[in-house]
Amino acid sequence: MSSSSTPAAASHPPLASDVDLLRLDHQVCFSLHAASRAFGGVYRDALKDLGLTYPQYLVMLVLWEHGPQPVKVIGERLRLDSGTLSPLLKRLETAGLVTRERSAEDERSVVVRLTEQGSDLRDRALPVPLKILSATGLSVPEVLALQQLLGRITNALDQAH
Amino acid sequence: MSSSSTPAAASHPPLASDVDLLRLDHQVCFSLHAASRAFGGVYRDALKDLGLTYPQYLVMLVLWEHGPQPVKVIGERLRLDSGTLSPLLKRLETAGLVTRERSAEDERSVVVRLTEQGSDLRDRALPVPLKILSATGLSVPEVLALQQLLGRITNALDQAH
DNA sequence: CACAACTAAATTGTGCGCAACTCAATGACG
DNA sequence: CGTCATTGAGTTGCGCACAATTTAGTTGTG
Repeated sequence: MSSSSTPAAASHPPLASDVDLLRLDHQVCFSLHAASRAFGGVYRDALKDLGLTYPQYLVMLVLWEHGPQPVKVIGERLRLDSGTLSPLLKRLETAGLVTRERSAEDERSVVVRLTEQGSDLRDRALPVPLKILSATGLSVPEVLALQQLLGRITNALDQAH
Repeated sequence: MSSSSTPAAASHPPLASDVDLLRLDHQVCFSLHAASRAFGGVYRDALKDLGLTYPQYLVMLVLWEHGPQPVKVIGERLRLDSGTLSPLLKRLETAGLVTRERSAEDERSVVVRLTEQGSDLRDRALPVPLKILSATGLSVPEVLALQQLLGRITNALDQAH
């Protein structure tokens, strides 16, 4: 708890006051919020050619990697519910990238499947990650460390929620 | 750039393929996206009592910290444009937390000011940051490091954008 | 078999984020 | 002084996120 390296908030005795925390908090929540939106902006640029939004890209990644799967599974992988996925998938269907059909075994379930066009789009998506990586200015090890830290936080937050 | 400390992704020869990157990318963008939403969930809980959403809370933080200021300045601090702020501020005004009035010197500018009620809300917001911090399961130094890293990334991404 | 509990999608409503645009006020320049 | 570019807010439109609800299909139990 030495205060010599952090000039800000250094004018206080041992115990951090609520006021300090309110300022710290400002920076933590804000920096994550801002980073998330900054990523959104760069992805938006990179995905414009493909005609995909960022969340749509996430869904396509899941489909490219794991093949046909029900909406529920996609939702579990991306932690998104049907309220978000249903309209999103409808847009992907309208764009001709996926099909949606009721499962035969369980009529409640809707299986999402890539169309030929959807599969082909993968080739054009290949250069995207490198663009993003270079835009972050991070090294690969740094990215991995960040990933790990974020994963830890997400799990902790999900449990608290 | 030795990779001995990071066992993951160590099974590859020098050059990572596009396919690898596509999977890596999946995890990077997704983990940030997920972390951001996980934070949103916890803040939602913590702010429910105050009747604030997470972005509204950010605006209130700025007002508590810096006092009355034009919409433009709030937007600069939070990197939000009028398209987001105008309706948000209107909701805060309807809730009786802020007032909005045209500046006398520059009639284009609208100054946002806390009401008595808005100022008072600060006391009830004080315990929020500690709740969030403990929900993350991170130590204060870890939070500071994360903050710094995210700041670096955001700057880099904003430049690329 | 009938009925209750549960599950998967979809729908509805609210709010955020952002691009594109409008409008009024300001400032710069000839 | 008049004109034109710029600036600050606001509006519109679209898509995402999420809570709450609805609908239809499934499963469990008496």
